[in-house]
Amino acid sequence: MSESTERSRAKIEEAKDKVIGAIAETMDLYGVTPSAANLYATMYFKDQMTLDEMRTELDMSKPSMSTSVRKLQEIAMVKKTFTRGSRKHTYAAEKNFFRSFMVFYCQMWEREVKMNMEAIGEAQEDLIDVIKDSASTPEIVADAKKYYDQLEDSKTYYHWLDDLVASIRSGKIFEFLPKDK
Amino acid sequence: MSESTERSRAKIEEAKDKVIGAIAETMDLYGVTPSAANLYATMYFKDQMTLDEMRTELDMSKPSMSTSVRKLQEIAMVKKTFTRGSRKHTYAAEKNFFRSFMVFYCQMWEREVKMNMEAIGEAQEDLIDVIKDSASTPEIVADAKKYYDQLEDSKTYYHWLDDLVASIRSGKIFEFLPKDK
DNA sequence: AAGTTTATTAAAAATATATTTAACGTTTAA
DNA sequence: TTAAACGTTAAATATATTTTTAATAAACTT
Repeated sequence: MSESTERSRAKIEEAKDKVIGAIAETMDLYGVTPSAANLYATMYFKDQMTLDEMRTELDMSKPSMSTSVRKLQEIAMVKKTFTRGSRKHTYAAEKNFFRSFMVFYCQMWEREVKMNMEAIGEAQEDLIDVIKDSASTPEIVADAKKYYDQLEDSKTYYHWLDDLVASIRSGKIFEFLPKDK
Repeated sequence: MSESTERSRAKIEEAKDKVIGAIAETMDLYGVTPSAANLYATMYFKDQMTLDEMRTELDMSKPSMSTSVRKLQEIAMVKKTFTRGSRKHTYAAEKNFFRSFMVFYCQMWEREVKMNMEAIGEAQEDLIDVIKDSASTPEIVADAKKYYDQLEDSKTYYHWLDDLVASIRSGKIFEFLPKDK
């Protein structure tokens, strides 16, 4: 290989590394460890990879790659690919950021809505009990009402978040905010 | 205090605790530690708190409260309040979830867009150099072009994310997705 | 069916993060 | 101007997380 060829190859690698670094650095937002982030960013420029290739590329142990891949699969940033002939499992990075965005945030926001709405429901039941309890003093009733109203008010947000999730899932959001402009 | 009054008070606390638990549990999404999450959730039901009150309420050290408060301030979930007369600093939780949502995600997404777009810009410059380099073999040029196109393609997403941020900041998103329904 | 390759689980080690205690600096009140 | 109150920083401790090495399990080959 000529020297200039080598230089060109190195320059391509350098270019990729800049992007890999940036992607990895911003991926803390997705709640993954730096090494999982690094792995995803590396896979972003590959067609597909086996655990052994990952391990070689990142110079880490195989179990470590295995856990990182699993974590990335959970948030749909990596999917298993079927490769005929090879006994090794192969994995590919989700390269469509819109899909990653959708899966990750919808998953997280739905969890947030579900958990909090459930808790709010139960809490409001308790508060109603207190409000209706004839033994409660006016001061206590006022207190219970205050919290009840605060919770009731917060539901507006969770409903909105649910709507946001629905509009992302259905793709309707792209009518409002087109992908291309 | 009568026994039934005591029972009512306890029931109100129980109701609050259910919500505090749920809020704290889902706050990992916002990248804060469990204790910061716990603190925020506790403050959600208070008008305002001093560091000493926090420390008493959560049974933790004052420096710990200090760090948690700072972290929560960074993502605008807590703000300092001015309290005439008191030497102690007072802090209040942001109780409007729409505002927390806006500040947090806009901040994060803008950072993501900025970092990645900068890296993409630099990487594409490198790749153009390689493509234009007369010493590059056709194979290398093809490779560089492939990565260039992949990066170019990904910009669509970052532009969209930027638009999303803008529509949240301006409030225009609420024309598409109203708060009340 | 025995042996090999691959992935995962378990235990141990290493590392990073969170928390506390102690010290410091600043402000306020006496 | 001294002492107390308050918040923060620094160092040390405790805790949690990540990573590895070693062991196990599963799948395939011969």
